[in-house]
Amino acid sequence: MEFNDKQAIYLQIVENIYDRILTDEWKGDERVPSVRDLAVELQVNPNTVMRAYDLLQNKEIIVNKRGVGNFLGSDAKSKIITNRRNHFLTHELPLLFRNMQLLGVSIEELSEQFISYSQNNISIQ
Amino acid sequence: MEFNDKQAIYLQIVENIYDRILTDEWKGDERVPSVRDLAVELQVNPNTVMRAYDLLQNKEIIVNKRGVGNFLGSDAKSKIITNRRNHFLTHELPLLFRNMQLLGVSIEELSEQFISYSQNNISIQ
Amino acid sequence: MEFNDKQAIYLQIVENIYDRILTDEWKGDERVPSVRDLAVELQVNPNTVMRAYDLLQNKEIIVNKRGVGNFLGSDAKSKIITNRRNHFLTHELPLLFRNMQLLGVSIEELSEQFISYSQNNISIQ
Amino acid sequence: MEFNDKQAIYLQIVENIYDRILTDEWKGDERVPSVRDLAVELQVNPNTVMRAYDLLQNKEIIVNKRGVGNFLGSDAKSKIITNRRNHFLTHELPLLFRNMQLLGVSIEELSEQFISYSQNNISIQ
DNA sequence: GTGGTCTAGACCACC
DNA sequence: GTGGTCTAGACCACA
Repeated sequence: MEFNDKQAIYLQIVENIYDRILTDEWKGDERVPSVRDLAVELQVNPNTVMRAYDLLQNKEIIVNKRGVGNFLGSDAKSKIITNRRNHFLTHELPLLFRNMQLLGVSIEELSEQFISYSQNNISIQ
Repeated sequence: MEFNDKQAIYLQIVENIYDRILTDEWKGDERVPSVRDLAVELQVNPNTVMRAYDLLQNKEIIVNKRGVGNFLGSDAKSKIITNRRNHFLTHELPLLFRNMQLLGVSIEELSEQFISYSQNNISIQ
Repeated sequence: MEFNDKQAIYLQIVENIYDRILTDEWKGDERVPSVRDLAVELQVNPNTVMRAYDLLQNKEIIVNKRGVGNFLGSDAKSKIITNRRNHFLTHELPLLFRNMQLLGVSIEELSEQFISYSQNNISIQ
Repeated sequence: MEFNDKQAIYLQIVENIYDRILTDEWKGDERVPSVRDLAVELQVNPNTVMRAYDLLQNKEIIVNKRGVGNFLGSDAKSKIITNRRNHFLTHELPLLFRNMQLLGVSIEELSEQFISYSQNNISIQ
């Protein structure tokens, strides 16, 4: 995984995990990879993964069973969707619209782009 | 001006200046406020404004005339628009679309929102 | 290190770092000294070193790994050489030649000087 | 005249005046332009020209006759040549040679460049 | 008046 | 440990 410099790595990992859950790569109430395994996969310091897991535990997206490992919370996926959707509608959309106006991008232009995007990405991976 | 603490103040100042230029609050090739004046206006240390101006000088958005002050570069506005538009189309849109799909927001829904947004914000300020 | 006061210290540090890279004192894609360490070595304030590193990061001579340190960019040396060589050929040489003519220094005279210089400085350090 | 940002304008004016004297644009012990006239010609603040003239007066390159104007010192040209030549030989040449070695520019290469330069600039203007 | 540089010292997030 | 940010305050050159 490639990391961006503008955001803390552990936050980027959190986002990445959200994506994995939303795309059902991690699903149900299965066990998630151990801190060490994920650290190896992502090529980062285990402390950094730990921090991401910490944050997810606080939000009850994952739950820890001592000595066994971390597991997806039962309603993890729906919780993420609800949160993100709210954030999307109340924070991101106004910003998006303002940008569109400042940059002169019309809603029609955007729709077209969306359609062509959708055709190239029928299923989300 | 209120500052968020997820991003460095000087970067927020830069963004704020971009906005001022895009909305023609600062325009043409006029002189921009002196470091000290802007620092007073924004209630920050002059060094912090200086750092923002430094970055803008690097991007040739503003140019310095020794002992006189800083001036908007001739094509400052178009330069900002071009950069932002490119970034918007190549980076933000794909992310947006992906999010819409993951969160189940349709393009029609978004269009409606946009229309109601536009009606409440007829002119950009 | 002794600093001249006709040029900002941080710029002299940048030049000094270029020299260290060109002479392979810093090489490969190794880690460069931490801001604090170099500040101690050069007897300046860490902020001053920081500013030099900032500039070098902008030019992608060094790259930062969060929480770890700064590293030489992979092609740092060749990048410096290319830039300097271009500047030398297009800017410095014409000035040099003009000066030689104005001051009545012949190319033969210069060659002689160069040869005697070379004999006294067989290896660059 | 175009000014570089790396050096104070008044110093660039001094250099420019040296050039005018060396190329005999200003010669003998004639009167040199008034501060105001030169300021208009160079499009700078008269104070800035004043500062350049001050420096030249200190070096006795020009002399002031109260109420009349500034005149070239009798041996202005030879004084400049001597100074520059010394500086050139003791300071610039070693730097040049070091650069040539670091950048891999040979003396033969430089000679060729010089010859082609000379052919295109038979008389100095 | 203008910007630019430097210091000292603090605090923070990150790995 | 690492870099990054910010402040306060000083001094300077320049126009």
